[in-house]
Amino acid sequence: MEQVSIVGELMQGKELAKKLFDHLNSPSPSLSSSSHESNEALIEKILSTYEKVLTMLSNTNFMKDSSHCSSSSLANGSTKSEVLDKEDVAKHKQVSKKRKTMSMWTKHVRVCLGTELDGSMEDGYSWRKYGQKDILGAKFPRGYFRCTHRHVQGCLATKQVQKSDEDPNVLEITYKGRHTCIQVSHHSKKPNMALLLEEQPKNHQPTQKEMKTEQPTHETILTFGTSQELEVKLDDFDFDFDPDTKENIFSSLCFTSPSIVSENDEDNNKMFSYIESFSPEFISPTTNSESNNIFHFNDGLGLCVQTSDSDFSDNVSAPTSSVSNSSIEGLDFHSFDEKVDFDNFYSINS
DNA sequence: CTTATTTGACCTTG
DNA sequence: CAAGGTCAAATAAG
Repeated sequence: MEQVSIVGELMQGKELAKKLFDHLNSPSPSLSSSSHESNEALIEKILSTYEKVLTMLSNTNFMKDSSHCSSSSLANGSTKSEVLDKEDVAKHKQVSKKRKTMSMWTKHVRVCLGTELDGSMEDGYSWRKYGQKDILGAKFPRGYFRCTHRHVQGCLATKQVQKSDEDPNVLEITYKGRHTCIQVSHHSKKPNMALLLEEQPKNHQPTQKEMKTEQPTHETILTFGTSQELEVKLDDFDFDFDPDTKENIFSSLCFTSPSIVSENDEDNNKMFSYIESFSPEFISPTTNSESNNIFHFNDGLGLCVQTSDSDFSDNVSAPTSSVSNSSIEGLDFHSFDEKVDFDNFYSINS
């Protein structure tokens, strides 16, 4: 089912490797820092490609095992991602009668924290906590976060973070809404999301903030991988296609961290305007035969978009087909990916 | 000082 | 009405 995209990824990776090879072999005596930069970018892209392919391959293996979250895995801190069983998604959708009060998409992420509870969970965005609520039947309170730039940039993205009942090391994160903001690149300024939640169950004194051992920017991205496992389930992707709401949904799909700051602001701006112009096309109604989009994060580098049939539009009913040959996955996203460095995109500072 | 978090009150939804 | 979600004043942190 994913063979097409896997092959595409591999071919893309091959091309990138070839480019890198050419770069390395080209006898450019004036090896400026810029060319060095692009080599790094190439390497990152190649790694990202590997991640995507591995993710896709593991998807096909793990599709049936959505609760797979053992702490025994990956003590070295690398990240592993998996997608929830699509049947779960379908089930959920059957039960929940779609409330379409507003156009939004939500996405569930389950994060298994590593033993090292520095908890430097990062998703590339800066959040501000605006509430916390005890949830009926849940041991742990739910934290409500909104984008820090809500007022400055009108970004309406929010997320809810709650510790799992079964495993306190698991954070269940629900993202709602799309980021329309431009994130700045200084992670060290960001609040530690994991510490914003009460460490203890109800009736216990919250442990006061432990020492934050935030890493400098680059490490912070990688510590996204300290979570031993990460599950992502895009739960609802129902947006209408009226001009008001279809803006820039793609920005929500960018979960990579702003790791690389290009010295060239002009490039960044060009990049950004390119994305801006591209985004509406990206979500054009021509792709509306898919609804459930499943994303993978891997070390903040890889992002895999996977689509499946569902009730994306009301005239699509049976979520049975496992074939996903959307233009998003197969063509648009990849060509997009090839042209745009997400990390640079994120590093744009307004 | 500015900015973020906490937390009870208030609002919304089913 | 209850549960979940948000607001906003008080407070804490930097």
